[in-house]
Amino acid sequence: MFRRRKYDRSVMLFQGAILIRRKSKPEKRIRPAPEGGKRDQNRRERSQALQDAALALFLDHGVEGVGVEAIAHAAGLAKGSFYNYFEDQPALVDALLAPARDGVRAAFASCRDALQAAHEPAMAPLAYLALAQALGEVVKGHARVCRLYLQEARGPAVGARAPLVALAGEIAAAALDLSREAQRLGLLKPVDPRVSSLAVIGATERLLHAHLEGELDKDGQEVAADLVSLVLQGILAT
Amino acid sequence: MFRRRKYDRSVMLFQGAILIRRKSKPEKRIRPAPEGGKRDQNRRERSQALQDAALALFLDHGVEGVGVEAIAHAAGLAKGSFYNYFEDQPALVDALLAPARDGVRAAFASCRDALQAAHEPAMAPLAYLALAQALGEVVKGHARVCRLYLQEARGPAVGARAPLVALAGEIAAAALDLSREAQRLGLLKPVDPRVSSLAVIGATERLLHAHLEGELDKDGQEVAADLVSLVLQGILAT
Amino acid sequence: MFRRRKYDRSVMLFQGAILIRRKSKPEKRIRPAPEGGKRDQNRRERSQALQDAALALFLDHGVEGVGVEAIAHAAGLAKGSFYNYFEDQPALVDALLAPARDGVRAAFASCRDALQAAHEPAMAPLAYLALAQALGEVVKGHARVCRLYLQEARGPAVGARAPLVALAGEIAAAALDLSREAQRLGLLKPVDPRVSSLAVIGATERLLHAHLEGELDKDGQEVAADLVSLVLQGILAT
Amino acid sequence: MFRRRKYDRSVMLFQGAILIRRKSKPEKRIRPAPEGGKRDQNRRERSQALQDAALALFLDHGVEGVGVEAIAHAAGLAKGSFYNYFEDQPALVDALLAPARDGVRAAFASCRDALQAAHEPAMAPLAYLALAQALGEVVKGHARVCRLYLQEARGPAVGARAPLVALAGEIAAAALDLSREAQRLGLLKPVDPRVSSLAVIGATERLLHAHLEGELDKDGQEVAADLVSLVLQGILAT
DNA sequence: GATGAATGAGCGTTCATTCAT
DNA sequence: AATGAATGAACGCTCATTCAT
Repeated sequence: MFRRRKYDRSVMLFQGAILIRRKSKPEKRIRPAPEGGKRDQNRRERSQALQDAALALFLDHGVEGVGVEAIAHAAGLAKGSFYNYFEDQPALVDALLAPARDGVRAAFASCRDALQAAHEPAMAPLAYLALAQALGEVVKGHARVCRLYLQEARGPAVGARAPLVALAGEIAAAALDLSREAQRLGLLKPVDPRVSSLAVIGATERLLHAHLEGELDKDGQEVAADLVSLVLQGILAT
Repeated sequence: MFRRRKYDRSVMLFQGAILIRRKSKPEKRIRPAPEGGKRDQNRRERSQALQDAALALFLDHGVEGVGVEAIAHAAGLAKGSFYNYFEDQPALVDALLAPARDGVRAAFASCRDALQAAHEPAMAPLAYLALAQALGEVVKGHARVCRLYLQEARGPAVGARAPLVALAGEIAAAALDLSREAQRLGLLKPVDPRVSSLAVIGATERLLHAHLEGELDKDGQEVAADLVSLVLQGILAT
Repeated sequence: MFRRRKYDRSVMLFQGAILIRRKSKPEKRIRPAPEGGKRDQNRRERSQALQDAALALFLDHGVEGVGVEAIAHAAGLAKGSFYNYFEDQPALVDALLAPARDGVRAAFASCRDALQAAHEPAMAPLAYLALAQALGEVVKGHARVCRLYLQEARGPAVGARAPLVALAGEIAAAALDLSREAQRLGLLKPVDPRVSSLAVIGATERLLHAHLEGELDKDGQEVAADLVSLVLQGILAT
Repeated sequence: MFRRRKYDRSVMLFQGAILIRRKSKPEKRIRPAPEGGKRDQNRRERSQALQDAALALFLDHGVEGVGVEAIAHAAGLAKGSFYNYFEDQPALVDALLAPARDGVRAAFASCRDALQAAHEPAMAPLAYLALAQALGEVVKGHARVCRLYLQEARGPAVGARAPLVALAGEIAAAALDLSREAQRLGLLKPVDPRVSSLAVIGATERLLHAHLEGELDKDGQEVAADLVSLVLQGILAT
């Protein structure tokens, strides 16, 4: 049998002799029928079903706790069929994450642009408000993916968790950028921007987590308003 | 690794149906010689070695990414010996977490007590300061366990992660209590105490995470001071 | 689940960020109890049983046609136990081949030595006779392994077949060496030594194959004698 | 690849017991339009493309190491289309082998005829020369198929390898016939004809293998001449 | 006829846990 | 008490073959 696994380095040294190990690889193409017909329709549906099933299972059992077979069956497919849609599990997680990630990136990017275009400091806060707005939209539009992100984004970037951890890094970096900019504009008090940006991220994510888990029975708008107030003016009674 | 046998094997998800089984066992005796002599000494050392090794591996690969054999070998023991010291992996995690958890509980408890004993509102802030102090000590004394907690405490309470997630719940509840009390005392602005407590926890944990991961090259004291300032007065320049 | 396979390159580029993937690896030690006691006894027996079972199956179905489970079961073990004895399938094949390979190497080496030590050409044929003798002993002592070699040594050096193909290369090289030496001594007619060495190898292996497959009902000695006659004097009636 | 479904799934080896099952099928029609028109032309081209692609892959990875998908893609077809041209992988191998096999058969047959028609012994050697000539033509005309044969013809007649092994048997039998006849005619020295025929086959095939693998940088004619000299007069200097 | 998705058995390998030594 | 072999379920992944489009 031996359908080799560990050995697929194309060159292997054996007993002093060099043996070339050649591999064939059928070059699996994902999504090769981009028409609008029935095939394409089916493909989209199934792919979506897989993503939905995976998301639900991930939220319940953690990314590391769900196998390909469970996902495929939950989506009404056989195990092997999974690989017609995603190269492997990390690819699925990545696909799952992609739209939200794009939204987040766009939000930060446009905030950066708005800041650069702002001719007077008075305009800057608007940019930040717009950012909050845009991020709020992302959260509303991808609530379950956000829950997944909040669940898995910490910890070592291992296996299927890698894309989530990578996004966390991106967000921290982008927030730091904006914090620096805000400070340069004199909007913030002179604390280390790394500290302030991470504090804001932490507070936001923790509240978002509780909100999405349904632990807060409040409307998201109210929570957001409270959070903004806390962030801007602090917790103390005045 | 923790691909759960005794635990989740009994839970099988298939096509939406959940089957639960459970079976009992002849009660393995862990630690039957609790003298203070040489035997007990050895036992403690080995157990500690296992915990240390496990902690290091968990931090690098995530709790789900480390198997019993790896832990045992890293501690200089054979795989089978692991089970002479811990019933299974979650038990190890629990033992690992215990001291820090006790510290956290004690800190919150004494803060609660101090608040109740405070005869005048002016004393209250001191209780909170003492809490921060005590928690800081816990963090300093159990830095690596704290990192583990921060890495794994979110997400579903599955397998070895369960005790960590449970602690997160405890902390949230205790913080909410204190927030309510502080608000009752008129110390806080009238935001929902669930929101303010979670926001503070989130900010704190995120900064702690970055600090313990070495992403901030600052001294912990400075970070803490900045954080307190942010929490109390907010981020805005005054 | 995701117990990663393809991803175990310790460094992975993801979305422009570099993520370090760390692996734990329990460092499986093969054969760690080299006492003479019961454990060692058992280990030797089981290991031998695995090799015997594997050899029988390989001969019947080809190396590529036999899986780990079949081998383990034929040896009276569970599938997973296989990996307590051999790191993987190629390792088993290598272990299977090792004694015969050592014998072959020793035979060629001592022939080379004898040739170098021969002070007069008249001694040289004795060295070749001794080589034939020694190789004959190897064949007698490892008949089934020789059959395996003859079955699998051609074709691409893929997977578990690699050590067999490598040995074939060694043999061809050694035979060429000896052929060159014989020619230098004036023993052979002036044909290209690559041709004569391969011709002899080919004739020998083919006859050996038939002999070991039981297709010739003759005694091995007779076959060998006929072969020597053919090789030395050719096929023609004189 | 060829992890046999229709064939060997029916043979299951378990703990020494052999279970055989077999089932019939609705008779898939391969090649139902045998006109000479455009359709047939296309069909031939595609079929040839599949054979060419398969041959190249087989030579690189071994027959067992190549799957249907790889072949089809290399031929510019989709996986499923393979089965419009060949019932399965062994059928392809058989088709691949057919022309060379026919050539070999014809060569042996005509040699047999020539021998029978020879009225005096002096004519016999010519028949053998003609055989060598004819076989040489086959090799030249089907070099890659010959390489495949040499790679795979030993070993158990399993799966896709079966036709190759069968041809090897045919050749051995035919050569034995001729050897017997030659001996009857007093052309050969009185060695066992089974031995002499196999020795000649073995020497020839081994040299052919080396030649076709490019390991000998000599012209084929020279190699052949050397081989003939060796076979007829032996290796010794005279 | 061409395509590629669906299926599910099969494979190599890992691992928690038990148990003989 | 320590060891490491035994077990067998799981997992990620592949592939021959069938079948809807």
